[in-house]
Amino acid sequence: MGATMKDIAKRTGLGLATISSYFNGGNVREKNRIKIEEAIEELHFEVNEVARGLKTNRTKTIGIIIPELNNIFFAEIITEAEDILRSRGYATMICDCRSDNEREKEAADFLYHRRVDGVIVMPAGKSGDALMKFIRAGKPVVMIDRKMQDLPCDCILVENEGAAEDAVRRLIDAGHRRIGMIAGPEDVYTARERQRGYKKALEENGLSCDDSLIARGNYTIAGGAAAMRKLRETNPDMTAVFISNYEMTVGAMMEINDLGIKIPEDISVIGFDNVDFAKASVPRLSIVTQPTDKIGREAANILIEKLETRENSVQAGEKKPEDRTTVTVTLKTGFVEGKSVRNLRQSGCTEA
Amino acid sequence: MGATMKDIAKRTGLGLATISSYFNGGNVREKNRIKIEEAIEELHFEVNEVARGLKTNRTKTIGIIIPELNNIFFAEIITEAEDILRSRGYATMICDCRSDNEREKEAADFLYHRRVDGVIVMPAGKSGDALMKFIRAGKPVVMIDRKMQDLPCDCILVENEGAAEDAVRRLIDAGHRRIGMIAGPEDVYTARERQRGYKKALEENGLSCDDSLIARGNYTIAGGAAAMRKLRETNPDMTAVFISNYEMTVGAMMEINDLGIKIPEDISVIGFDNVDFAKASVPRLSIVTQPTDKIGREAANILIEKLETRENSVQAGEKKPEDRTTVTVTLKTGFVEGKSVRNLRQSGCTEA
DNA sequence: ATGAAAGCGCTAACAA
DNA sequence: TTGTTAGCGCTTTCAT
Repeated sequence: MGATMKDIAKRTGLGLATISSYFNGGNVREKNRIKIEEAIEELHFEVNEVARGLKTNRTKTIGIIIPELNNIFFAEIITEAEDILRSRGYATMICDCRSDNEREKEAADFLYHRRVDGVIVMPAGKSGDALMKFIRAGKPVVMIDRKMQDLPCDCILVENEGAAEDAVRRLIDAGHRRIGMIAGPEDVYTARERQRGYKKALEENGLSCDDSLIARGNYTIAGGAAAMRKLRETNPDMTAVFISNYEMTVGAMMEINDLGIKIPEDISVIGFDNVDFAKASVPRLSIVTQPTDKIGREAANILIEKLETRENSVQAGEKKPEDRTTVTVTLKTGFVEGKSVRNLRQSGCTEA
Repeated sequence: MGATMKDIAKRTGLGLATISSYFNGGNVREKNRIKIEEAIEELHFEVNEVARGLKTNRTKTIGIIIPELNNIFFAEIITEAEDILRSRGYATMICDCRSDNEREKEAADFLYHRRVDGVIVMPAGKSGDALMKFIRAGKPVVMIDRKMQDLPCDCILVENEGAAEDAVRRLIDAGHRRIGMIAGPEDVYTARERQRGYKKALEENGLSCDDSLIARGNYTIAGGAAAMRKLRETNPDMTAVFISNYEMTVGAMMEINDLGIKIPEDISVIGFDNVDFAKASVPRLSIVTQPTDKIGREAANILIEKLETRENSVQAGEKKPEDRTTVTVTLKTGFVEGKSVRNLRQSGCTEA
């Protein structure tokens, strides 16, 4: 099919090593460089990354494990990360796990088998064991949106607790006292963090934290809708609700829609994550936003950094990969103000 | 690092070819099979796909070129395709082009260079030349959502024209006469098809097709919003609007939101693509839906089919790859009824 | 700076 | 059925 370095060698009368050296930033005499470049042009030569990978044991490929590709939050992160990785010559293999623990393990195994150079993981479940294989093999792992105690890897987090606290405080400041929360699954890191922020805001303002005001919605649209319904039933006096991820925000809006409740007259709402959705809602939703672009960028950059400096540290006879120092980056969240929060302190005015 | 077939050979006392044969479905004596399996177990052996790829010239990797990963329509398709491909042992390399022609070409080159076995393309622009390289190399290309005259490859389409026609007819049946359309870019296949459907519906019902009723919104949220504004300005008498993709639907909703117009009292709306968004809207939106799961499934299956039967046809000394027969699958769209269409024939009743 | 040669882990042709 | 052997296209010593 394609031409090989051998062909280039023959064509130029040079040795194989010289050609290889040319492609790897080695020194080649000006004269020969030109010859080589001519040959490349004429033969349409492209380095065979597969052969190179076999020899160097580096595939220039990064694995990405993600709970749902079909989820804007994750999709935005990946878009950014993939962009950066590709611009540095790394291909990206994406595995969608459909939020399933079993699939997540399979994905990790699959990528390990494919010998990716490193992975970016947004874990749904407990794929710790499978991921540990990468660490042991000295392959960098960057975890997003979650921290796992027993997995020594870099992490990119956002200030979940602070973001939730801030959102709830806004509701309190607007005069709300009976504030519901639609929380995520108890076994998900971000869900716990956000719930903690909710509680903290209440406590700091001397409000009791009534458990019946927290409904769990497992981060899905259906879950958000069900949680909303339950909250309304058990707490007719609830005047505001904080919803802690995007899918559940959509679900809650559907339910509010079905119930015929008016925002913000009947209930004040602060949602999560998707600015476009928030702006298209009637009325515009106030939401917490996450810096998806930065997350993706950080993840890619940290990974590349590790990848490109690894050789040095490894050949320096460094400590076991398990003990390598890791970084945890925590990014700030944002807040986009809509018209979905009613200010109870003024006479029926609506303002966030 | 990992064990190799050589290690297995030594451990079992068998020859290399036997081990290889074992992994490739060859016949191995029961006795030896057990020995091999024991060795695999003990040595944690995994076939090195890279080495295999070098030898067989097949990477078991599929490239996917997509305008925007951050777009539910495409994300859903990919989720499905990736799932099927991975279950058959194929890895998926995704390239997001951010709807940019140049990036699209780069992506195709990148994937070609990475020697993927085939590609699934959702083209934004005219990457025809770059894709032609795959065809010439005998590598299957499956195109989604678009047809290119000069590129002999399989296509998965949906009935764009029919879907638009049906949507507009619903508006006509509800008594609307001044029906606007927010159309996509003129150089995009689906946009042209949908516009044709709109016109057809009008013509078949004896309605004149006023060009000022068509606003172009380049398939983005901002474009949809701008187009909506323009339509309202130039056509104060417009009673209904058909929006021809998801992003523009969101944008139009934002604008309607800003303008303080009421659906369906002031204007009837039929949007596109995202059921969840439609249900979360107030009132629920009527929309055209596309069978994203089927599209992804078809694409993956067709690709695999070509991949697994290629050897036969090729070694049968078949015609040039350029002339290979291609398939075009056209899938039906759906319609989800909301409450966003007002029936002008009854007294102010709202029904789609 | 360049060339010769070995070998990365695998498959496949051929022999046995 | 199994073993021997020759590469796939590249990188990388080691000489020169």
